[in-house]
Amino acid sequence: MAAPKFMTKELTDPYDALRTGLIWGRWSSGERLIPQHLKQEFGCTSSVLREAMLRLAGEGFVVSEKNLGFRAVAHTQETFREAAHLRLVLEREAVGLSLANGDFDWEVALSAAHQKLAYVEKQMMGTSDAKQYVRHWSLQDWEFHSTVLSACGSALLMRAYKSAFDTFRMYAVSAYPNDGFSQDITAKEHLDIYETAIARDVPGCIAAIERHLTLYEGGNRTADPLPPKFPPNKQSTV
Amino acid sequence: MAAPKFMTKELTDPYDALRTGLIWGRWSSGERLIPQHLKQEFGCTSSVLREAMLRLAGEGFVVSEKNLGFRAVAHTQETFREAAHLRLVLEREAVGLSLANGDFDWEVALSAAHQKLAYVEKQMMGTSDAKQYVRHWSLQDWEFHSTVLSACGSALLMRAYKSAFDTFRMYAVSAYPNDGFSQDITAKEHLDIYETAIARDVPGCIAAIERHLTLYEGGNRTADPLPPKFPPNKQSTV
DNA sequence: GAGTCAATAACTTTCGAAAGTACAATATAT
DNA sequence: ATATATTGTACTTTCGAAAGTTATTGACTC
Repeated sequence: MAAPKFMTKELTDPYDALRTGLIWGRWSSGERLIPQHLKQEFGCTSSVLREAMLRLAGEGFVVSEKNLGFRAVAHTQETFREAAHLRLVLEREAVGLSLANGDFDWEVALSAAHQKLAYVEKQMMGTSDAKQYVRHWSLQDWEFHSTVLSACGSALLMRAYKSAFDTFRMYAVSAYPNDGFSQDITAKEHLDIYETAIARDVPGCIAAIERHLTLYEGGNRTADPLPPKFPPNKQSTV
Repeated sequence: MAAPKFMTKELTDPYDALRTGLIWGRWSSGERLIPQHLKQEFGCTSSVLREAMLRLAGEGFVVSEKNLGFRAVAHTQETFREAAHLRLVLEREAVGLSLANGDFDWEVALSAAHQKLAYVEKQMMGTSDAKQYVRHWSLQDWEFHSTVLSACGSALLMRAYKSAFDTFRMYAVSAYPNDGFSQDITAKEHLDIYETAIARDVPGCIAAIERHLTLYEGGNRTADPLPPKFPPNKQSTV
């Protein structure tokens, strides 16, 4: 008789594992993803991996060309800039709506999300080895930012934002030694976003988000920022 | 011996056929997509259809739940509003960049795209049966709008825009008798966008695009518009 | 030594069958 | 009669092998 089900069953399904792996740099930019070679690692057959890759191709995390299989999407400094920019565009729009619509429950959820994020950031600032916290920090970072926008009232906008956020994270991981976490600045920036959000200060919150994100757009968070490719928005207030 | 290859070979691959079918209302909102039942129609096996559906699930055109197969994504008045809104957000941002960066070749391409679009719109206005032109019109509509934004310099932004545009089209098809084409207004609106774009009048072009799109946001293009759920953007010009 | 060409190897895609799961209809018990 | 098993059916998912495509190797030519 075979081993009982609870022992053989995998904890995470290949799709999630693959997606997480892509975001966290398990494969390098443009690297081939060969189902046959990965089946051991993921504990499933190549067909299942192929299915997961097809889904991820639709999401834009892998690219596929007919009869040439799948590759991890290629990142460059430029694509990272684009991801930061797209994230900014969506965040800027959603935050205006969310701050207008957010109710009491939203405030409570936002407060909780910020506290959790602040807690892990405090831990990371007190240690020399921040790397070990990064995965957890990233999750809290997502929870915080998505909660800020969660009252915007558009599921489609939130879906697009999640996609942009994850793409941004993937590129940040490949571009920065600490995967986008920066000892000195991040916590203060998140606090600014939180406080302006609670105060329903839309221009202030947008400004805080822009400070938080435009540092990345320059291409390197810790060094002198490059001149931004996408200039601050000067659009009309029609 | 079997029939020669060029006779048996399908003209369009199942992925494209399925995607087009979803956009043009081949299946109704939330309808189940059963590979076994569709294999005849698409001339392939159920596995190939399954693969196409997985890709489309990643893109958001179909939804899938474990062990429950695939369904066409459900549309409501609300999701249509959201699609129009997302399209507007992306278009507003991209047009500013594109008008700043567009070179001579871009102007030429834009002029050509507008002429082709104006031609088919003229044809449609002269006939009582506009429906037969709609597919072609939609293609030219896409070519025009994407050309306007094509010089924005961000491949990721363009990718997101295409996704939003196609989603918008899908909902428009389900919401309007003429799939989003409106006899009297559309041509004039496109002309406004074209002229302001060529004149590099960013605020004017954004205003023209907003006029073009906010009519849909109300929920019904021809009747009195409902109060828009997403109010005109009052965000700061930081 | 560079450039073809054929042969081989490696991988991708397609396929149909087997295993697994959800839903509906019928039977059994309380 | 209502609730709970039981069986049957339809579909989904997984699988491994067959067919098709691309890349690589090595022999041969110039």
